[in-house]
This record gives sequence, C-alpha cells and structure tokens, in this order.
Amino acid sequence: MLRVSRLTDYATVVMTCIAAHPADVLSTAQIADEARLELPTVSKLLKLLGHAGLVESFRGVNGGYRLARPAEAISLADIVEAMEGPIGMTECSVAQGQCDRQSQCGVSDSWRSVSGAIGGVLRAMTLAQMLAGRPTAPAKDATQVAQANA
Amino acid sequence: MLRVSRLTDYATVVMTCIAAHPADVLSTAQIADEARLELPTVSKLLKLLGHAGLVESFRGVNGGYRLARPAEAISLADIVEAMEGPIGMTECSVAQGQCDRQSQCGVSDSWRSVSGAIGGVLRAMTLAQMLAGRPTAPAKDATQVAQANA
DNA sequence: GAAAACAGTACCATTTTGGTCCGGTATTGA
DNA sequence: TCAATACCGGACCAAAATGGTACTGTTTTC
Ligand code: FES
Ligand code: FES
Repeated sequence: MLRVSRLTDYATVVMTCIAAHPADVLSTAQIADEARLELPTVSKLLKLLGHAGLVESFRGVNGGYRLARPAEAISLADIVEAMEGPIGMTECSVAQGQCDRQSQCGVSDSWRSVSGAIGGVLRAMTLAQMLAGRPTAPAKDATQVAQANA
Repeated sequence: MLRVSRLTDYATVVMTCIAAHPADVLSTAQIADEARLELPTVSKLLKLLGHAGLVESFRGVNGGYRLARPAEAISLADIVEAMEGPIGMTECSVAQGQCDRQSQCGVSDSWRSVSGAIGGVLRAMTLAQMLAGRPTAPAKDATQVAQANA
C-alpha cells in the first residue's frame, strides 16, 4: 500500500501534541494521555525522535520533552527520516552495488528521481502546518504541478 | 525506510523489459531471462500486472504477455497500485472510521494531502520515461517545486 | 492428443513490525 | 542524605507481512 509505518504515523501525532504546548516540558505520561497512545509506545517514539534531534529531553523530577526547534523548522521529512531512516523508494537505490543486477537495470535512475521528488513533498509539509490541521496549500500545489506534468 | 516493496521494484523492471519489445508477445521464460529474475517470481508478477489490466496475456503455445496500452499511457502509479493497492501513506487514511482516534486526530488531513501529492509524483513518471532511462525531467520539476514551497 | 504456456492457489521460511518490560542513571526537593 | 520522579538503553517476544516456491488445472497450437 506504499504506506509509512504505523509508528511513524503515531510519531506525527505525538509531535503535534508537543508542538501544541510550545512553552512547556511535557512528561511522557502527559503526552501519552493527550495523544491517546500507550505509554511504552510513546516512550519508544520519543527516544527515536530525541535521537534524531527533533525533541529535547530533560531527566529527573519534572523532566520531559520539548521541541528542539520551532514547529515551522520541523518538516514531515524530518519525522519520517527519524523513524524509518533515509528516504529511498527501492532497496537497490540505497545499497549501492549490493544489487548485482544494477549494471543492466535501467530503472534505478528513475526510482532515484521519484525518491527525490517524494522527499521534496515531505520536506514541504511542516509540523506547524500539521498542527494547524488545515488543507496545507503547498502540498496541494505540488500535486497539481505533478499532475499537470503527467 | 519509506520504501516500495521489492516485488514492486521488480515489477518495474519486468514492465520495462516488456515495453522494450512493443511488437512481440514474450513468454514468462523470455522475460525472466531478460530481467535476470527467477521464473516463478516473474510469473507471479505478471499475474498481478495482468489483473490490473497493464499487460495482456495469451495462453497456449507461443503465448505470453504484451503491454495492454502504449508505454506512454502507463504510469509508475499504475504499477505501484497494481502491486500494493491504493496509494495512501497511513492506515488511518484508507480505513475510514477504523481508527477510534480519528475524531481527535489532527494529522489525518495532512497525511491525506501528502498522499495525494505523492500520487501525483508517481503519476508523472511514465513507463516510456523509465524505458528511456534518462533523467526524467517531470519528476525533477516536481522536486524543485516542492522544495521551493518548503 | 501431446506439448507449451498461462491461471489459480496454497504453502512455508524469513524478516519486519508493533508492543512490552526491566535494570540503570540523572535530577529534584524534602 | 535519600527517596521519588522520569528519561535511557537495551533486550525481548508475538504477530503480521514479505518473498519465494510448488503444484494442479486450463487453454491453445500443431
Ligand atoms: S538496481 Fe537492483 S533491480 Fe534495479
Ligand atoms: S486517524 Fe488514526 S491516528 Fe490519526
């Protein structure tokens, strides 16, 4: 179904919850409650997101998490990459030289091209736009352009 | 890694092989040989592609497969949908109402938007372009537009 | 009617995913 | 000082998806 993993979906939910309280440091329990997700799951998500530098963590009593940058400076691509690693549509295109067919294979260049385009779409969607929950104009423009080119 | 399944990758290889011989009806064995893939695997792929109406099949001696439409009229989106079903980035966005969080969840609209944009990118890449193996200008344009919007 | 070649389906091994748990460490504050 | 809070880093497991293969049936040609 060409889908993103469920954890990645949840990660966006968690990030919007955190972004909704820009001033506060929220504990995992608070975030889990607000996102309506299980606490251990949220904990795992936040570890990944922290590792990617998207959230800051604070230990000890009254510890928790906070966005590391303003929501405008965090894109959907950042979140997806934090959860799933680099964006590449095919195995061949990331593991350069692993596929013994690559020399004769004419499609790898095309796949790399569309991977880049999809990365662009993901970069165009910011956390701030997701928080607003509105139609998000830029992605729509990209759709129209792509369709016009087809 | 936000990747398409390996079978889908192989499907594009198989489709370009078939497209390279627009006049002939190729047997599964010939296609497997040309694509350097295992015969049973190619057989499975072609069955799927046939169901989706992308290739025509002919039974009996000297049977085989042929493109159902010209390569210019087959997009990467067609192939991906044939292999993986409808393009939707999240489980929630396809199974409307399955997710009990949907009412409070503010991100589903954003995901739907990017799913549409990504569908546009996939629709913009035709089999003919993949066959040419060249940089494929349209997808690049889409990338630039998306990045400009970011 | 024999051979060629696709159709359908069932099956299994492996990998990936989703989800949970636990011992360790840092911070706060009584 | 010391206990409570809360993140950190793993290990761990069950379930699902994936990929690959095999087998039986049907259609067409010669
Ligand atoms: S590069 Fe591996 S199949 Fe194309
Ligand atoms: S609609 Fe299911 S998590 Fe957003």
